[in-house]
Amino acid sequence: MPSSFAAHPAETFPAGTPAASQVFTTVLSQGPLTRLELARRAGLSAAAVTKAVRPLFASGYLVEDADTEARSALGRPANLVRVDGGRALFLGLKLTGDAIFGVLTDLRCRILLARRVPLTDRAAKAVLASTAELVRELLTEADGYGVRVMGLGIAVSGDVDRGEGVVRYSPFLEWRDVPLAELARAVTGLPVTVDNDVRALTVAEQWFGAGVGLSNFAVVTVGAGVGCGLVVHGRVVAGAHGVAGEIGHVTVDPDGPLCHCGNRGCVEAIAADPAILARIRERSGVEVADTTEAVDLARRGDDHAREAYSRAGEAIGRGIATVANLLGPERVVISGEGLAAYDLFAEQIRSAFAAAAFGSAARCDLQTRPLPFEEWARGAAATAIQSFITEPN
Amino acid sequence: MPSSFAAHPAETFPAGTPAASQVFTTVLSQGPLTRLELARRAGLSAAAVTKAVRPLFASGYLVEDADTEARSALGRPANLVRVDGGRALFLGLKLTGDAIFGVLTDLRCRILLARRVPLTDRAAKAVLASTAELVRELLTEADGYGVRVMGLGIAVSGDVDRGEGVVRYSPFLEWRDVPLAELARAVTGLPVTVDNDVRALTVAEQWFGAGVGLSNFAVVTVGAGVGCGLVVHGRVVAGAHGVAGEIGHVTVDPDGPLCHCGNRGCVEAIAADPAILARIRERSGVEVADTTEAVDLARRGDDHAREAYSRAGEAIGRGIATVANLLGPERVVISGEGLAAYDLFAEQIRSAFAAAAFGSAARCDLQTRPLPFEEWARGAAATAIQSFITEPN
DNA sequence: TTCTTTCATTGACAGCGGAAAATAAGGGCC
DNA sequence: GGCCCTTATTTTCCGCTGTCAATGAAAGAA
Repeated sequence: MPSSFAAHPAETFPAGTPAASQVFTTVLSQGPLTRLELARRAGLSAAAVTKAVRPLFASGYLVEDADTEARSALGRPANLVRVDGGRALFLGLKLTGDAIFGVLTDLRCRILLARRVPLTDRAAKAVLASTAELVRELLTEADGYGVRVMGLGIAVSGDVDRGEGVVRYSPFLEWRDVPLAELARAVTGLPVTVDNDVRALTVAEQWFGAGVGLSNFAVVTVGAGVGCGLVVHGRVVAGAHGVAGEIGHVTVDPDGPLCHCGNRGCVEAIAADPAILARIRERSGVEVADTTEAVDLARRGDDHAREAYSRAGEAIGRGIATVANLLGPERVVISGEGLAAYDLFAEQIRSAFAAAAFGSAARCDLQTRPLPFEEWARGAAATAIQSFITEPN
Repeated sequence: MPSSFAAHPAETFPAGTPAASQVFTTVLSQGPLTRLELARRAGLSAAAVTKAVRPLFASGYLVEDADTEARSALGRPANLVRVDGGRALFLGLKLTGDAIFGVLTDLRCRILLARRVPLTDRAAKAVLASTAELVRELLTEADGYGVRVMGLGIAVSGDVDRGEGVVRYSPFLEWRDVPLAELARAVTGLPVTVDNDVRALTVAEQWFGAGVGLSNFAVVTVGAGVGCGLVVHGRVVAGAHGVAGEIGHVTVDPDGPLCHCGNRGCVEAIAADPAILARIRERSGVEVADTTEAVDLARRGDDHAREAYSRAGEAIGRGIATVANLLGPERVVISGEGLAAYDLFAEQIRSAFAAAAFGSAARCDLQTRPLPFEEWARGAAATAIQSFITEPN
């Protein structure tokens, strides 16, 4: 048995029947609900709900509120059932080439604490050591809550096999076939879930964000790259070969700039942060150091900068239209660090989307959500929560 | 009660439990299987399979073969379970603006008979009258088999709500909100399933074709238009607003020819039959009457015709790559009447796909299947078979 | 024949979820 | 305050499904 510094041994979730687990998930994401409403949403009888929630109350995962208000005038007042977020804690980590971001969340995936440690060596061994240290630190902080940390989620960009817990290929870390879940479990003693970063973010939206209650939606992230997580038939799409949601490599302009994938005019080659900087440089000759500067320039009215953002918005809008035309999602959530500059391309995203969406695909609801960087780590925590609830260990 | 000329009253399928229905579906699409193998594939115990198949044997939907060969050397020989295709008949219709295609199939969706009636009036009432006549004719023929016709499937291009049995909008027929399932049931007396034509074809591939056993694949049709049916997580994608799989309106070249959707350079504006004819005309000045002539021209080496097909192949390949990048299907089946000219653009499809597919999305298996026009009607029959089995009436 | 192996069925049983009846908890009304 | 009405929740009972373990079946091998 490898050394472990987890404060406590794992305690399993009383998952019970699949129906019970679905009941819990419904309460978790759809907020406090009466038992009757819960029965309706989970497609069960009231009696089944009563039975399903009993062990969950007994173990403290669910608690009951007096229904303060908004109750029907007549009849017995309903009691609201809700998840006790404080009943369990989780850790989420996002690995990048430069740093590890970590958060401590409660069971409702609310961030209690965020940390960042820089990364100098990208070799798996070094990253694992930093991971272990960050986890140790977060666990120490977690001790103050007097509640156990029940799982650790790790999000990595690239081709990740969540089922096996293996990072097949990560371009930024330059990893191939690293069995990260097993390695991290060994050094932390926690149950570990490993997933692709965009899919992890999508899980967070599905359970705790703008995707709650939807069985068909997409999350588009804009920042250093352009990514997309898809939920179809209520499940996150993973792709047969580990690749899915590559909206960044949808072609927008065959004569456009060269993309690192070898093609021209990919969304990412136009709308990702480096592409925008390159565009400004190319057109104005001005060397722009970073995104903040580019945004400043554009906000101050610089034509070249504005054009670069406008062009990016158009590319994103077209990419989203492509997703909408193919999958007909109910909603697309646009997010990512790039959204800090949302005012500079919002209009272009919407108009390009409206122009390129076919028929009633245009009825898709476009939403935007700012994405502070720790949200990526929160996505990882969401996968850990999901595993905790749905995978009885 | 409206008049009905269905030969016999409906007899329901002994669907039993969901598991039983899944067992039947497995046998239906995965051919003859031993009970043990069946248990494995359906994720059940052998005992459960024994119980599930009993009523199906009793009602004649399943029959047993002596396991002729390929049996393990040792132990009791297994018996093969298979669906008795002759146990039930189905009708499938495909409505176009010009004609109705109809087929009579058996329970295994094998075409027994195909018919076509021309259509002069596209009004719902007139189409319904022609439909009734064609169905009557097919039912008469079906009488010769001494087996009941258990359902009718109708495939229509456009926005179709299968659940409600309503054609929301059909551009070729110029229909809006026609409750076709109810209307057709009234005049034929048969249970009716109505679905979008490409989705119907996709169901046929999923249950009886190249998609058997796959939970993530796509069907791309090339012909008068370019369409796409998607199966994700084992289910056909319908889209939140009835639109999905619009690969035809994925942009390939923003400076390309104008598409009827209002955008430029859609796949359909480059690769559909009329687009190819237009391209040849535009470049060579030669007026090409129809697709046959265009194919002849290209096969005889005419440069303009060859270029038009080559360009079409490239557009299709790019469109497929977009689907592969977004969904990571295991396989894409390329089909449609346009495939008669497959030799003229096969190479371009493959190379454009390979160039534009990102990472391991390129591992997707591209298959081609010729598509005689009656296959569209067969797709409709497949939806009727699906409804018969999964929707206990 | 008898044993071994593999396939298939049977019967006892446990668990889940549904229906209906019972119980709980208000408010309104007299 | 007691009774009635309404709505929420629980209890009780019951059927159904699928599993487990044991048994039966049908070869070939010894």
